[in-house]
Amino acid sequence: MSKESKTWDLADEFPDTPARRAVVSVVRGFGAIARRMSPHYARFGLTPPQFQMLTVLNRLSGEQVTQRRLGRELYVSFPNVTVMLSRLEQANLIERKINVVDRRERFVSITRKGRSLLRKVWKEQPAQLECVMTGLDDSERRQLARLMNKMLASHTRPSNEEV
Amino acid sequence: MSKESKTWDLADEFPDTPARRAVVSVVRGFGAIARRMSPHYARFGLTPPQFQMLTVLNRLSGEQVTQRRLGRELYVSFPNVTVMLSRLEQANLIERKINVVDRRERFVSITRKGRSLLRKVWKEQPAQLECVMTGLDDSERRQLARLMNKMLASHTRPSNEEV
DNA sequence: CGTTATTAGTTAACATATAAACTATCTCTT
DNA sequence: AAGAGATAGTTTATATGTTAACTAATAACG
Repeated sequence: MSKESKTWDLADEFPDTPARRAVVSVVRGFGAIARRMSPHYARFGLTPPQFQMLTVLNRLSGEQVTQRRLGRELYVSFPNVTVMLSRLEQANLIERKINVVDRRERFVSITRKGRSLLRKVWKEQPAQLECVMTGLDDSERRQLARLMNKMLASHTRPSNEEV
Repeated sequence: MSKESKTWDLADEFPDTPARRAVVSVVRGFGAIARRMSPHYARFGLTPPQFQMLTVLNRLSGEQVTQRRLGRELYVSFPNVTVMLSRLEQANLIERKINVVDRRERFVSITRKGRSLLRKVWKEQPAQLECVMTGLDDSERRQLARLMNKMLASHTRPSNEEV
């Protein structure tokens, strides 16, 4: 009966719409990506969220980045930012300095050690991504990205870097 | 310069391949889906993983389901299954019964209360999925699912129901 | 049979995630 | 300038997730 997806079925009691098929496939796809990438980061002593944090801090270096800003960039709660940064600070991968103009704020920056670690990860990264996306050719990968971004565009994303 | 994706940029120091675009878009798409669906489940007192657990238990009802089986189905570690089931058991949504033939095993099943809760969630589910996938028409949704499933097919998935 | 292996599940230690309540600081209004 | 309110960050409580170390029960075989 089913033309595609013999590997698993959706034997439930609510309707099998294209929307459902799409959501389920994205959730499974993300799971597969996470399972492949997580050991890659672990080889450098990083968790995936820690890698994300360092990546964002590297991209924003030069700016005065508050912890709230980081939470918005990463779609992560502010308490979680606090805890994650504490660990990264302990590992000397990031620094926090109090803003003397507004002593509530703390500016976060990546250290030289953090940047150096990031470069090591990046050297392996393209091979990892290639491995994850085996199964799709470049044209299909572009098509996939196009569709996902079109979906994302419909979700007005309130928290973003430009104010 | 960039033809697509004005919303965000990948200003880093490793190459911007189609594979990277695809992976980033899937990760972001999953994030968007999670942010939309999580409050939906919360309205019924469930977390997303708890909903997944109940869904699988419902699908497998009639079979004698061990906790290891659940871990494999959900791609979740066995200790995590223990903890999650303890909470669901406390809420009377699932039951655990020791297998008298092999007293190491415990068969897990969804309770009537669990099934009834699941039905309530399902009633709202199609509207939620529709909302998440606004932005794509049905043809695009099918295309997206097709591409994701093709990607998934290349990841030989060792842990599955048929032994 | 009895020692050894393996298997199912749990516990412990830790990282990530949230919401809610708290502290410290600044801003705004009068 | 004083008090009300807002803002940045932390702490607390709880849920999810991992790996490693443990318990209890079964299986293997000598």
